Amino acid sequence: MLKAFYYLNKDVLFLAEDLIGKTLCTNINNIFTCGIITETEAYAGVNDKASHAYNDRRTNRTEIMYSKGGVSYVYLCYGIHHLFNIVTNAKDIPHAILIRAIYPSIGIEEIEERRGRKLSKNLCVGPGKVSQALGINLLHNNLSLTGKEIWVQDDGVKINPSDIQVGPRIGVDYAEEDAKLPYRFWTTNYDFK
DNA sequence: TATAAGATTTACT
DNA sequence: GTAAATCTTATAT
Repeated sequence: MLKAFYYLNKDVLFLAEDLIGKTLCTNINNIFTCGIITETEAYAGVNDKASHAYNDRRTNRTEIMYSKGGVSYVYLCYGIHHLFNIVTNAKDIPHAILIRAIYPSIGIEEIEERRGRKLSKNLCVGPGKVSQALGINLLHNNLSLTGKEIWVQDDGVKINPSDIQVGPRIGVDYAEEDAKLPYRFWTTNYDFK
């Protein structure tokens, strides 16, 4: 389990990259599942047109992003998919990191059950799939990541820096010039274990 | 109160 | 490659 100050790091890009290779765990309804994070995107606050909090748009939904770092931000996209974010930075600075992909490590049978299909390379690639695989829904919005239902831990998985790729974010074409920012991090190194 | 659009996934052609 | 599924949120009447 990572310490709370980890999430208070002020460099959301550093955290997004550093989270690659960490393990995201959930214990929901007494079902324990984990996956190694393989893809993230950073959303860098009020000056980031792709962020929900762009231009200091403080609403009921985005209020969670203004919390002190270390809590979850879960919201519904396209009416179907739950997207799971990690809120970072200090109170009133709405930075967050979207978890876009994991590699299942613990509870694979439960993950297959939730996903309704068998393990494959793409089973948990895509933010909606990640949430479904780990059982995350709107009930898990605004939860502490140092609590007992959702957390991130460091299992000592080493990722070679040359295996981490950087590029533009996905699905944010509306963000104009900010859509091109290299705020997405992912690894193609699936040789965990 | 009503409307439009969205940090997507899936199945089908 | 295209389209359908599906509902909350933000913004405008």
